[in-house]
Amino acid sequence: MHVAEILKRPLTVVSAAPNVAGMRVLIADDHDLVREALASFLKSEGVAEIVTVPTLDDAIRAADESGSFDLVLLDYNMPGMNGLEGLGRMLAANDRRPVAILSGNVSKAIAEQAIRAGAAGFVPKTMSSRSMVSAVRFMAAGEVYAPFNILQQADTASGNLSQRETDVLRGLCEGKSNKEIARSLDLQEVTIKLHVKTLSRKLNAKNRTHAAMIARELNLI
Amino acid sequence: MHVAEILKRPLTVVSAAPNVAGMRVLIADDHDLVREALASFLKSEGVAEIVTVPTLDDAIRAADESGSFDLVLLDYNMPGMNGLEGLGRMLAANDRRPVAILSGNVSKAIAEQAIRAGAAGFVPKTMSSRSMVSAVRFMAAGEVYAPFNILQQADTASGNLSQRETDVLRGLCEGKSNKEIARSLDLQEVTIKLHVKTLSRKLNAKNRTHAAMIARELNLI
DNA sequence: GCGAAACCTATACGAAAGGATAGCGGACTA
DNA sequence: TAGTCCGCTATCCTTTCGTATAGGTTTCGC
Repeated sequence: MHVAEILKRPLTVVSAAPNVAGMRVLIADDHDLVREALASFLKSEGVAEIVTVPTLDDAIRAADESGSFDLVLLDYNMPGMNGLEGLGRMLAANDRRPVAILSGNVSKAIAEQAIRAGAAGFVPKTMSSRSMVSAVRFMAAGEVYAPFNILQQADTASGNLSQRETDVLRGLCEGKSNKEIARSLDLQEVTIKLHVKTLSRKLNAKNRTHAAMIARELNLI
Repeated sequence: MHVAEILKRPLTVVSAAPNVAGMRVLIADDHDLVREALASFLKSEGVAEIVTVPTLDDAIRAADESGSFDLVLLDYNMPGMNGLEGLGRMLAANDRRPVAILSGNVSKAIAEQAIRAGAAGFVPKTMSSRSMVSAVRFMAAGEVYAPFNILQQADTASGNLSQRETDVLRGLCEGKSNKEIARSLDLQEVTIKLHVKTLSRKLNAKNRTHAAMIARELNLI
């Protein structure tokens, strides 16, 4: 997926929040340190209300109880998220208003998937607080944010994998046998073998275990 | 390993740094946000000099050029660290003075290994800045710090693995075949098979791939 | 010295994975 | 419409894995 394609994604700006002053922001991260840091930086920028929570469930509850936020920042690795499933739940809880993914690992794969899944942006924790504040402002205004350098990353492997191959790879990462993967995808075992072989070649993996580890390493799943 | 055993580790207090005022602290983390947050919190506590760097190599260079620090905080997941190997290098560069491990994942396994390897402590990022500051002060004074609740975690798996099993597990995580692992450990293939079986049982893994993924998940390697 | 535990080896067999080759049908395009 | 790419299936064969059973050694504490 190229930058152009990402930007083609239809934007539904439910409500613009141009000035930082009146903004309500929800930060969900299980790292106390990160929560405090983000909150204090945004506070010093004049964000009106900042709510911080340590889990996805708390985040959803917060949106349910106190109404939707101008922007929600969700940590990718956080209790309850499992992958991007949590993103969908949070989007629903926030009335489809901007929800962005915060992540410790800079991964093009995750960034692309997140934005495809409706995220308002992808914010790596390797960013400085200054850039972070800019991104927050940008996303709260209804724009889609993703660091340019991440999108520029070479497609080492991810983009090359077909949908089926990705499905099979997910099965590998769960430690399933070919037979089990075949059953869950309603395919024949031989087909799975073929996919495992081709996907391993694409990832430069020696075998299924190696492929699974590489997938983990690159955050392909 | 129990708390008592950890505390039995001989402490070599090269130089005590009782008052925070004159302290020099080095923070190495590839997350800009975390660096800035830690630095600002410690600064507000009156730490005299704080140096922050984004990689292990930069950290070692900093210690080489400007002399050893009263405390070094090393992110476990950071370019150049690979596991606890970086800890050893940093300890050498810092004249064996306190070096602590900072980690995003709360893992008893890592905490134990780190302290066994000579770390001044294990600080999870889930800690609040207040606790973090206390821990920093504690470790800079030559004490060994580890959150009690982490050490209390059940030995789901880690402690149960023998040395050999850990070696084999490392091979699994590199995607090696039994034969390759056998060669690298100078053992017979059958022996590796045995270890893979027992280690998989201990980890509740269905097969080698599953075992490798679980090991990654729990940061056993 | 004895038991316990961790470690290593051997043989053997069924299950699973890996690899090669070939054929089929749908989709997309020149 | 023919060519081509892609995904799925099939057959065949070799290698590797997983498991079981049956030993053996060393090390440690009691």
